Order: sequence, then C-alpha cells, then structure tokens
Amino acid sequence: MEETNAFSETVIQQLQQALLAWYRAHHRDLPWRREVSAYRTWVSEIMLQQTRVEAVIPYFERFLHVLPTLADLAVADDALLHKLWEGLGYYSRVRNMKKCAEVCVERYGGRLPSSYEELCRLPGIGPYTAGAIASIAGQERVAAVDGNVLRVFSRILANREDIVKEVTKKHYRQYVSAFLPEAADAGDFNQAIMELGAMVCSPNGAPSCAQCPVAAWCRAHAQGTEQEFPVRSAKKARRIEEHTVLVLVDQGRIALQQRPAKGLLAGLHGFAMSDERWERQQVEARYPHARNIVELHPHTHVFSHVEWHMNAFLVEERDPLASYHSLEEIEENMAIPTAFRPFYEAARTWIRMKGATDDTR
DNA sequence: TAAGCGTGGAC
DNA sequence: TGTCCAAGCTT
Repeated sequence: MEETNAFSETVIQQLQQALLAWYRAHHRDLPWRREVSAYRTWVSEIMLQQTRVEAVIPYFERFLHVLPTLADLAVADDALLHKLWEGLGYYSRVRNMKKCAEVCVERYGGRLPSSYEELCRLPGIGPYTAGAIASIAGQERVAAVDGNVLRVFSRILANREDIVKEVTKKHYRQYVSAFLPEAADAGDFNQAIMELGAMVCSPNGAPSCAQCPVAAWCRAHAQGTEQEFPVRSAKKARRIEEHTVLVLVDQGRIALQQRPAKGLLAGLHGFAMSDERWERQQVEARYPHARNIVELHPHTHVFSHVEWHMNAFLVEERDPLASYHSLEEIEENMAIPTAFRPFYEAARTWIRMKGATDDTR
C-alpha cells in the first residue's frame, strides 16, 4: 500500500528486528504466555477483547482451572459459564465460546483449527482474534490488528484514516502484513506491537517515545505529532434511562429473575426493574401488604451506550410470582452483573442485620 | 454501515 | 467529575 512505500525493505527488516528484540527482552510475564496452546490463546484473546489485562488475569486462571480443555467447555452449563464470566462484561463472548467449542467438537475433533481462514468462520472469532490465534499458537504469517496496532501503526505511518471505520482496519491488516517477519516469528511480532501499544506507545497522555525501540522510524515522532494519532471519529452520546429497582426479600432469601435471552445483560440474573422512575408511594401501592419497604441508596451504572439511573427499594414480602433464592445458591450458581451488585450487597447487609435483631428479640 | 453490547482504570 | 477508551464481534 502507498503508506508503506516509503519504507524500504531494509528499514522494514530493521524495524522488525528492533521490535522483536525489545519484546523478547521486555514483555510482561502473563499467565497465557507461560504455556502456549490454541485453547489458552483463544480463551485469553476472547477475554482481552475490549478488556484490560489486569482485569482478565484472575478470570483466565479460574476459567482454565474449571475448564482445562475445549471439550470441557463444550459441555459446560450456561449457568457455570455466566458465573465464570460474572463481572467481566460483554457476556455474549462466553456464549459464543461455547458455540465455538461445540462446532470444534463436531467438526475438528475437539480442537481449534489452526488456520486464519477456518478460525474466522467460528462464532465469536473475528479478524483480530483469528489472526492472534493463528500467529501465536499456529505460527501462521498473518496480522492481528487490534486497537494497539492501529494506534502504533497510525503513529509510525502518520496515517490519518479514521480507525473507527471497518475499511481502515482492513487497510491496516495490509499495512501490517508488509512488516511481518517469517512465520515462526509472526506471533511474537504481533504481540510485540500490542505490548508496545500497552506499555510505551500509550493511548492516554503522552507516549514514552524515549523508551520506544522504533522511535527512529516513527513519522509521528519525527513530526512531534504523536498525540494527534490515531484519528478516531466521535462516538454518539449515551442515552439515559430512569429505572426503579425492586429488591424483594423473604426469610433471608432474595428474589432474582433471569433476564431475557436477547439484549443488555442477556441471560444473567437481576432484580425486577420498572421502565420509569417510581417513588415510594407507587411501590407502596404495588405492595400494600409488605412487611417492610426500605429505600436503598440510588445508583447510576454507565454502560458503553446507555446509562441506568436507578433508585431502589427493598421490599420484604412473599410475592408468589417471584422466585426467591438463598445467598448460598446465588453465590454458587447465579451470575449477577455489576450493574445490580450494589443493590444485591445492600440486600445481603439488610438480611444479616435483620437476622441479628431477630436473634436478640 | 452503524449500533448494540460491560466494565473499570487513568487522567 | 466527566471523559476517554481497552488484546472486537455480531447483526
């Protein structure tokens, strides 16, 4: 492509070797790097989608401990999978992993395929993840373009294409391909760019160009325009929703309902929630025989595309239409998203306090 | 193509 | 504080 034309074959090789040497000397010791397999690489890459390394580490360790092989995942219960993903976000990732595992059992003898083309056709695996698995675990000479790579290469090339656009990502897969070393080193090269993006060529604030092994070939650095890259079109404002959360409790148990199979927090467990704001009078009118109605601290949860502004009431009442669960059952088997966590904690505290006062009565 | 889909860290 | 945005994919 034209953006790489000004880089001679010699410069490309120098940049390659500088990046590989830097990576081999400075990369972090991460759990999925200690032992490499297609399964481990796949699990880590799915978890790392739009998610920070520090957040992923404990989830990765637990997931591999509970489901050490792809065959284990293929037969795992949805409830277990949601529990293993609880708090990590983007829950369709783990449902797609199970679908993918099932396909691999049927079609590939219980193993992930190793080629980029086959990986791309599997549920939950797009161009980035396929490139990462194929190059890291399969030694295939293919690019893996994520947000780090877009940022690092936009700076190296001083390229002002809008990285939000799909066509730009396609272009970058071609730009990066021209820089890839031989197949055996492609995985390290891809990881090197990502590691550089995470540790040196950072997204927030000024990048640490003094520590950068490829600063000598970076066009943005030469121009002093590092922070103008990458170019990213503005995202749409979030909409705001008002809700009232009803936490029904009865005899030390808490009512939870499984959310619909489609949409936000699909399939997870949550509380009854109105689609508009209710005040105490409306809750009292709905539960006239409640033994107790306690207003809880309000809470705002910010998702990527919507904000939930929630006020909440704890209602002590046995509602025949609700299903109540013990704390043990909830903690072992039911995944509650972070959005509801503060209300769950409040209910737990209330139950514990009530138990104490009941005991002394 | 653009919107839907979570969460938390950094500034 | 609010804003940005991180190892993206699906529809």
